[in-house]
Amino acid sequence: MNDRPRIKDIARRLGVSPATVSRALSDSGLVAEPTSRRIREMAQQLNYRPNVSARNLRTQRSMTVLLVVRDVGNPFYLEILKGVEQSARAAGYSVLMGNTESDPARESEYFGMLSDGHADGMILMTGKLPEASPEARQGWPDLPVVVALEIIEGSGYPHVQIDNVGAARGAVEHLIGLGHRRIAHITGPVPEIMSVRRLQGYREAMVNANLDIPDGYEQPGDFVLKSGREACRRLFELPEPPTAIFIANDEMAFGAINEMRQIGLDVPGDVSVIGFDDLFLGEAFYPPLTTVSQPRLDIGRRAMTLLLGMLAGRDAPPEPITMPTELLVRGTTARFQS
Amino acid sequence: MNDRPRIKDIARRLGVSPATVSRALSDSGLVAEPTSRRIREMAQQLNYRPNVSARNLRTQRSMTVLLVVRDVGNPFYLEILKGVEQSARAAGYSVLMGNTESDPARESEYFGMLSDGHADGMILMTGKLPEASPEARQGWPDLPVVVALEIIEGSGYPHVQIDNVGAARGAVEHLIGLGHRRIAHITGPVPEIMSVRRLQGYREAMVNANLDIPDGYEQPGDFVLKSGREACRRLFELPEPPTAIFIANDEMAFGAINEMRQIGLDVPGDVSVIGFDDLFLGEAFYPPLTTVSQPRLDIGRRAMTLLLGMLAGRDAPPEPITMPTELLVRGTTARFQS
DNA sequence: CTGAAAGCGCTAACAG
DNA sequence: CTGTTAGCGCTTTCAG
Repeated sequence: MNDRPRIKDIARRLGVSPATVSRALSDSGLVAEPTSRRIREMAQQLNYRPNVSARNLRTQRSMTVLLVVRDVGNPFYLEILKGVEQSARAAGYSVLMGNTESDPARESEYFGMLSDGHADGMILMTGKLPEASPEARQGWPDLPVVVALEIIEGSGYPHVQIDNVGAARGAVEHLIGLGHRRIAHITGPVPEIMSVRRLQGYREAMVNANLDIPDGYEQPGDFVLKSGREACRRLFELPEPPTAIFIANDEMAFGAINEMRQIGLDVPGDVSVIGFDDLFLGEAFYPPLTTVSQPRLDIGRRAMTLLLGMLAGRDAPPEPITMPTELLVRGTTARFQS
Repeated sequence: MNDRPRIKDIARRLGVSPATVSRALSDSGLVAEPTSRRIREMAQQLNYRPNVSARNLRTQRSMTVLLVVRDVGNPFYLEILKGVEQSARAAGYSVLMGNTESDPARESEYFGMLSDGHADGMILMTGKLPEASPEARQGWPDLPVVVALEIIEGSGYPHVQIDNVGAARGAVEHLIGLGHRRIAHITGPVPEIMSVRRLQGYREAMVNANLDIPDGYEQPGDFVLKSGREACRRLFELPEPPTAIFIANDEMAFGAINEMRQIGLDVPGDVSVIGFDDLFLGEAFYPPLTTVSQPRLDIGRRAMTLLLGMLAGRDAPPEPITMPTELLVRGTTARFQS
């Protein structure tokens, strides 16, 4: 099974020491060019690859980072994963996938994997620190961890995030600018911080414009399609239903739009809708969804770059890094007509 | 930085040998219960975690598998990734992400990562074996590799796949059953095998029903939205445009439907459409897309189970494992009316 | 049931 | 520039 060449095989054949081979192969510049060339040729010929476990044990690093999300199945993470993978690979790192399904045990398990050498650093996209025994928690604060997308308050970890409040406010202001007055909001799973902030942005915009938020205009959702549908139904059972809805994510927005179609309401003719996230294929929907887009690829890249910096000994920015968002005005918003 | 407890720290404190600690912690059943308990308690208290590099080096395995896809950013892989992750984690394995972007160098790099100890096995979702030097290729045939979704002919690796020909044929037969006669096909990137097979299924169904395939009814696409749009446009510039289209994947189908909307054609009123893949949110589109669904979660699980079996020394099934597909009839297909 | 000892394959002092 | 030596932390013979 395992008769792959070892460093000493190369050394023996060439009559040099293993150390020299190691040095030649790592471009340390400490080996005479002719020797070095012979070594590299022989390595190539034998198809030699240094054993990573041995190297990792010796160097005390794994050249691997852990990317931990709530749900690997969520398409939202795709572009981020892509960005992380790009930056990681460019720096010679591999990416290990972590999936918590919001299970605290699994969440803290990934912290363990940082200590046991599975990975050198971690990008966390879960909303809070897991529960764990005090012993386990002990070393956490010093681990090379970057929080992306989400916000873990008081964690002390560097963050790469967006301005959820501002982006939400901007979306609602756009609706107001179109002449809408009765504007509702379908929230994410409060009290998760992301949902809270988007809700806050909605409220700020409404207050700033001196607009009322009638009872029932803030409908709870949980980021999945069905909840958008249901929240929407409740909205149109109100005595005075809204003429525009700002919805905390695209997936719920699609559910809501479907529901309105069933009720017989036209989007954007009767009701304007703005979502959040700019999901893949959102543009291909009918009508194409007006939404707030986040630079997910860049968020992934940035988080990884930050992590790489920390791994290289640089210290992380004390302030969160905030990436710009953009309101993409497409086909689900229209000027209000009475 | 690295003052984590080692096995010998536990041993020293308890006055036992490192070997005993190792045995106790691995549940070998060779340690007296009281000793074993004391050891486990101490390990817990010190928050001990065995160093994986050392263990991997010693045991010659990494308890990691490599999942290699063409494009991490493609939502199509999500459910598969999820299935793989579930099975892997249940067996104590971690999943390392590989992304080739169809770059041959990167493709063969992942084979290298199998030999150098990065991973014990690999699930490959790329359509062919990469080019590589003969030396590199040397050991490939014996590696624990499972091909999922795609087909790599002559590779000798076990496959987990679907019956693309049959599924495509079934889709087209459904259109025929609805009374359509002028049925076109938008292909994937021929000559990739998956595209070829779906095309073949289309042709079989047409031939079986004695239907003509006029010039221009087989439009080339490449699985991305834009190509679906363009292929669709070409289709409706034909002297006798189709009344139904079978499209090799959902993404192109969305593009095509958009295009038809622009041309002023109603789906399914004027033209029926069937896609392939059952993409996330396909049901939320308007009209909801009729499509062929594959059990992606199960494909992922199955591929991983197979791989785990091989890693455990069982030999792989010589025949490809074929997972069932299902035609999901939703809103983009209707009976033909002249 | 437990301990002593060896060694997985590599890199990094240290000495020349 | 190169070789010798030691050791990363663990598991697994081999003895007892």
